[in-house]
Parts: sequence; structure tokens; C-alpha cells
Amino acid sequence: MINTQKIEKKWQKYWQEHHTFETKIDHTKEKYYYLVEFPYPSGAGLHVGHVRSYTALDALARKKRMMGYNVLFPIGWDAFGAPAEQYAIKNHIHPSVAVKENIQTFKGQIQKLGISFDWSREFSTTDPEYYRWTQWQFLQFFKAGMAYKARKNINWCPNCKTGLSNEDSSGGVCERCGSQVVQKEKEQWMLRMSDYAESLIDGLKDTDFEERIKTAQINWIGKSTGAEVDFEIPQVHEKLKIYTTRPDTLYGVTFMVVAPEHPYIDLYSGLIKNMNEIIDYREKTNKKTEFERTQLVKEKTGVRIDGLTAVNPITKKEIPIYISDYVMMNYGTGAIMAVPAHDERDYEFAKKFGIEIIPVIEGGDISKEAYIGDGKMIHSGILNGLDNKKDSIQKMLDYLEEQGIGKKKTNYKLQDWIFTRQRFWGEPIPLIYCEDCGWVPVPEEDLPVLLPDVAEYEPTDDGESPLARIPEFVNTTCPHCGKPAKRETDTMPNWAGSSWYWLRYMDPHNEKEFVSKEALDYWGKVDWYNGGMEHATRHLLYARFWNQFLYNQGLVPNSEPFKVRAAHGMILGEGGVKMSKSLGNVINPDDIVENYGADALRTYEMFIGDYEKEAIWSEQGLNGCRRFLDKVIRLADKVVEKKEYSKEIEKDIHKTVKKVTEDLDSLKFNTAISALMILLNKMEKMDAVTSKDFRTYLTLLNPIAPHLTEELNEMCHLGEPLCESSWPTYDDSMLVDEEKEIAVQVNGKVRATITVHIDDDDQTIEEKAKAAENVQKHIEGKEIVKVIVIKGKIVNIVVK
RNA sequence: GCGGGUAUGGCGGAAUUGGCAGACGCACUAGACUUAGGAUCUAGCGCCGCAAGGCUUGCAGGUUCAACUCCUGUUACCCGCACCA
Repeated sequence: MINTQKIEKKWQKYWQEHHTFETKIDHTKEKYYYLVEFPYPSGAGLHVGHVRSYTALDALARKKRMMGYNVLFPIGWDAFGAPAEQYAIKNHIHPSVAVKENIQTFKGQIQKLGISFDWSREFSTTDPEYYRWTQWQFLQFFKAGMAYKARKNINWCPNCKTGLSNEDSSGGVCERCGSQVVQKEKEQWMLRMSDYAESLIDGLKDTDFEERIKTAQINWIGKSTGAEVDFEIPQVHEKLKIYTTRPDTLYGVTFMVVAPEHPYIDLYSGLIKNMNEIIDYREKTNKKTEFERTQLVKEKTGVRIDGLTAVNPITKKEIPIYISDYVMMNYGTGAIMAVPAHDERDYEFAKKFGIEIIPVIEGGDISKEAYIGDGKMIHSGILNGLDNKKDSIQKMLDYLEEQGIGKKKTNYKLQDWIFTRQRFWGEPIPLIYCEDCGWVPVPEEDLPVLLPDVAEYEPTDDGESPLARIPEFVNTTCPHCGKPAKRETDTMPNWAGSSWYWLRYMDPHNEKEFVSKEALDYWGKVDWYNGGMEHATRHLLYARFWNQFLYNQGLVPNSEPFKVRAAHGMILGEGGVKMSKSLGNVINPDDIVENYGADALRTYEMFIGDYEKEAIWSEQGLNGCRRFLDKVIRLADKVVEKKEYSKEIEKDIHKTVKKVTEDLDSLKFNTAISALMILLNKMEKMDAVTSKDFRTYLTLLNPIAPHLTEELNEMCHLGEPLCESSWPTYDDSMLVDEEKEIAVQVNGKVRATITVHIDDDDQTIEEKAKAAENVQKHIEGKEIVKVIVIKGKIVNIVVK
């Protein structure tokens, strides 16, 4: 009997010693680049969810190699960032030591699964040889004017003591530790990602991402079109610029609202009579977290600015200005025109503050709620008579531009990327501040700026990076003028290292460039990128943005880095709940490998269900797959030496080759395995199978269960190792059956099945159908209205 | 609220895109071998019914000779975004 432990080790060693999966540039072969999101080597070890996606792409990669492609299938480690640091702090070891340990664990676990990664290309984002180039690329952003420092109200996690991007603090809680996020003003390095909003939407055209991923990205970027309109503030002869998507409702504007942080408030504080009240409101708002501010939707609050008014540029009517926290400073212009008749929020506000409500679109009942539907324009001067939104907006836009009081404008929710963290465990930002020269980049030859080796890496309470406490690190000289200067002490966010890692895989040991042009030209785009749905917006947008920037700088040949992006579903614990330590339902892949073997685990995870949907772990299901593999082993006893397929299953084999080939290509691993089970069930019933039958069978199964199939191939002397062989082909003529059973329906109900020959014409089939015993019974004495014969499929007899 | 998606036996899930619903696997039942086993083999297994037959893809309609598949309406759940003007 076969010892899975032994043979798995044996073949893993074989692949390693023969460098089977190591790839080199080879212009005689077509390239294919499979990428899996590199893991964060956490202390918890590998999860069965990792196994699912790695096995899936491993199967695809193994098949593609057998089909003659030069396959790049690399792996590495995304090891910077808060989790690694938190782990290190908790366990009182330096992050770099902890990371090293965790990587060892992960690597061991992955290797036990027999994933065909090219380990010669392995790196970690925390390697100085790697982050040297992360820093170098940051400097390209800086030099291109794409990085800037701004004093910003940022999301601050009081527990992690660091600033967080909007992406990391969604819902008002810290992504990492779950604490309530508060607002704090800090100087931050920003990347001008919002400049790329349009291009990030546009670029999706050049990709083959799953629809749900495209949609998630488009929603996140949040494009909207409308107009900017100037409202005069007569007291100061200055314009208040607002953004609206509904310029058609301009005649219905009865008040203005500005964000509490709007600069005009301080600018014209001298004219505002109730400044105390305003400041009071603003402070209250500031104490609210982003979460509270967006959650307390029930009651509108605000304060009228006493002393300033605005003039509606269309009606020339003078209207009040309020401040309210339902208007955000970071979107549009931080000021809105309020149309209570046709906007729910404005309606609520107007009701509460007793402001006039003027309907300008017919429909609804203004005494009850804002009417947000379409309709005929009323009380609307030049727009009167138009009967739909689209035309009205267009006419108003034309008028605004003609009069010079407004213009068409597109807005995006996507904001600039806050590119700073006040943490130790990240790439140091390679900039130096000089009193005379300002911010100066560290010269390229001085890169990388190494993280100093220190004892204290815990964050500080004052919001400064721990690096700020290390004089030897901070104090330096200006590369420009040579005077004493200070280093930037903030580090990059953990998204930095993952924003270009697929490029480094192409040329991981290059000491002169981040990647050579030759490697870029050969490997091109990532053909297939697999990752979790949780990264559909953040990581995937950052990576695309970064790549588009590099492209615009002429540093990479493609604007879009990834052709296909697919996402695997999560694996849930029994009962359909998320696996978690606290529930004690986490499955450790090591245990499964030990008890059932890596091949059984792989087969099970591929068989568990639709790859893109979530799946529920079941030990019994796993056992079923183990049984399947055992049956394959037992089949080896029946193999007889013969270089042809067995006649009785020849067609089945051809069909299975086609089915498995196509199913693997479209990620239908479950049905591919099912097809192999069906073929196996047939072969089991035979007295003997030929060596060619078995060899083809093993080849088809090899991408899923590579160890066992190699072993059986060797044991039965079927030929060279499968990893060095080619993928089987099928013959179209072998896919057609001479005879086939088809159903006969009477009035749409199946009454019999008949056997038809491929050469039978409709007439013959119809006669056979009518002759069937049970059909006779149902058509006897009735008038046949119609007979439908669909060749090779079905016969339907309609009777009255 | 906006956007995307899902719904099929006791369970995980199939269905060549309009052509025999429930492939394959799990669980279960009976039998064989063994006679403790979580091993293996054989047969059965959507629901009602002794049977003939009838019913069945969240629910209600519609188109069609024929609907899990197309159309209309509706419910539930999941995911993403969200006082975004």
C-alpha cells in the first residue's frame, strides 16, 4: 500500500532537486503568468482558505506547463505593517525576528501541499533589497510631483497610535484592532491618487476582471457628474462655490449649507455675529468620529450663519447659509445648494429649521416628503415646459456656462492616498528635511534607507513614529547643501510593498533596477491574478494606480498590470460560520495533510463547490475524496501493458479529456473532478485497463493530486514523470455517439425513452417514438396535433 | 437608499445555455465479506402513492410543443458603497 507521507516528501524533493518549477525567460515558448496574492505571514499559520486559492492556481499552472507554456508562478511575503508589529510587541520579539519565524512556518506548510511555486524568486517586502526599490519608486512619485505633504484631519486609531487611510478605517473602526477611530490633525505624505480616478475607471476596459470586482472598484471611485455653481455672498462680494448633480433644480434652492470646517467661516469670522455658536457646533462635530457622523442619520443638526447670506444666481433671491455636519468638507466643494422639495436630506433640514420649500418638479406631495422622481418642470423660469431631468439639466448647464456663473463638473469619491504611518515596521520614507532646501530626496545610491536596529519599536503617545526617538537615524546632512538636516521618520503603509511585487517577481535578484526591461517585455502583464474579495477595492486599486503611474513615467510597458482578476470564496466552518480562534473551529492544514494526505486535501478543496462562492468545510466530504484517491490506487492493480486505449472506454476517455481541459480553464474544478470520478467508476467495472488508459487518467488528475499520480505513474512504469510530460489531447470524432437514448414526451411529459442512431432522420425517429409501448398508451385514440423532433435530444408529441 | 449577486433533495452541489431536473460526492437504508472498527463490495435513495400515476428548482403570474434556464411582479438572504449633494 502507498504511504502518502512518504511519497509526498519523495516527489516534493524530486521537484526541488530537478528545479522543475523554476522558470527562466525562454523566447521559444509562450509565457503565462499566474499570480496569487502573497500572504501576510501571521503567527496563526496557514489557513485552509490559502490552500484553496493556491491549489486552484497550482492546478492551472501545472496544466499550463504540460500544455507547453513557460509558466511563471511565484510566491513571496507581504510582511510589513501593523499585524506583524503587533505580533512582535505582544510576544516581545523584534518584528524582523518574528517575521522570519512566521515565514519559515508558512513556507513549510505551503511546501507540504506540493504547490508548484518557483521558490527561486521568493522575497519578502521587508528585505532591504526589496524595499530599496519600493523607496526608489516612492521617489519617482515625489519627483513627479505626485507626493505632497499636507496638514490633514486624519483618521487616528488611539489604540494602534497611528493614522489610518479611509480604506483602513471603514465603518469608523480600525481595520486592525477594532477600536473607534477619532479625527486628528497631522502632517501626512499624500499620493495624488485622485488624479487617476478617471483613468482607473477607464482602464477597467482593458481588463477581464470578474464583474463584481469591476463594480466594487467603480463604486469606490464614485464618479458623479454635475455642475459647480457660484453663489454670491453680498456682504463680502465673494462667491460661494457649490457642487450639485441637479442643476435642473436651481429654481428650488431656498438655503445653502456648508461643512463646519469650511474655510469661509474663519475667513469671514469678523462678519459672523454668532461665531461662538458656530465654533461650539464645529467642536462638537470634530469630536464625533466619522462613524457617528455618518450613522446619526435620524436628526439633522446645524446652525445658521448670522451675518452672511447668499444670492441665488438664477432667481437673484437672497437666502440663508447654514453649517451642518451632513455636508462633508472632503467631497465636492464642502458646500451645497439645498433644494428641500427634491432632496431628502435638505427636506429634513428645512422641516426642522422651518425653511421655505419650493417645488420645481411636478409630482409627489411636498407636504409629506421630498419628491425625488422625474417630471415636468414648474416655477422654473427658463426650464418651464421641459418634462424630464435629462433635458433640464442640459439646458441649465448651457445657461450657466453662457452666463459665467457655473460649469459642468465631474466629481469622484476617491481621495488622495494617505501614504504615511507613524509606525516602526514599515519602509522608511526616503526624504530629508533641510531648513534651507526643504524636502530633499535621499540620493538613489544611498538607498535603501534602512530601518535602524533598535530595542524600542512600540509606538509613542504623541503620534510620532518610534523612529523619531532615534537621533542617529533622524540626524543627517542635507544631500543638497550639506548642512545638518533631519530625516522623515514616518514609514509607508503596508499597502506600499504589495503595490508592485508582481513586477519584482519577474526579475527578483536585480541589483541595478527594480526590474529589467527585458523581463518586463517578456513577462508583460499578469495573465491571471487570484485573491480575496476583501482586496477588490483597496489593494487592487492601489496596485493599478501604482502601475499606471509607472507606465506614465515610461517605467513599465503596460498601463494595466492584470488581465484577469478572479476571487475565491471563503471557506467557512461547519454550520456556515466564519472560522475563528474564538469559536475554536479553525482547521489547520497541517493536521489534514498528516491524517489524509496533501492530495486528499487538495482534491477536497477543489471539489467542495463553486470556486468563486463560499464553501462549508466538512470532514466527511474530505473523507469522500480520500476514498476516491484510494480507488485510483487500487486501479493500478488492473493495469496491463498496452499502448492503446481500451475500446470500450475510448470515447469516454476522449470526452473526459475535453471536459477536464475545459472545466479547469473556467475554474470549474468541482465538475472536472466529478468527470474523473465518473470515468473511474467505469474503469473499476472493467477487468483490466491499458497502460495508456491509466497514464491519461493520471495526467488528467495530476494538476489536482500531483504526488499520488506521479507515484502511480512511476510504479506502473507508464513513462517519464508527469510534470515533464504533455497534456493529453482529444479527437473530436471520438466525442460523437453512434447511438443515443433520448426521451419521448407526450404533451411535455416524459413517457418513454428510445434508442436512436446518428443516421436516423426525423421520420425514422418519429416512428420509433410513436412505436414505444408507453407512448402508444398515451396517444391512443387522440388526435396528433404536432410532433417535434430535436435530433439527439428529445421528441415531443402533442395530442388533443 | 444606490449598485452587484444568490435561492435546486437530509447536506455540498450538477444541468452541453430552452430539450429526460437532481450528475458527482456526502449522509442514510438493506445485504455481502468480515463477524468491534471510521475498511471494501452490491443494491436502493427528491416528495406523495401498494401501484398506475401525480407533484417538485424561494413565491405568484406569463411566453413556449417544451422553462432551473427567457419575461413581469414579489419575498428572503449575502456582498460592496452610503447624509457623496
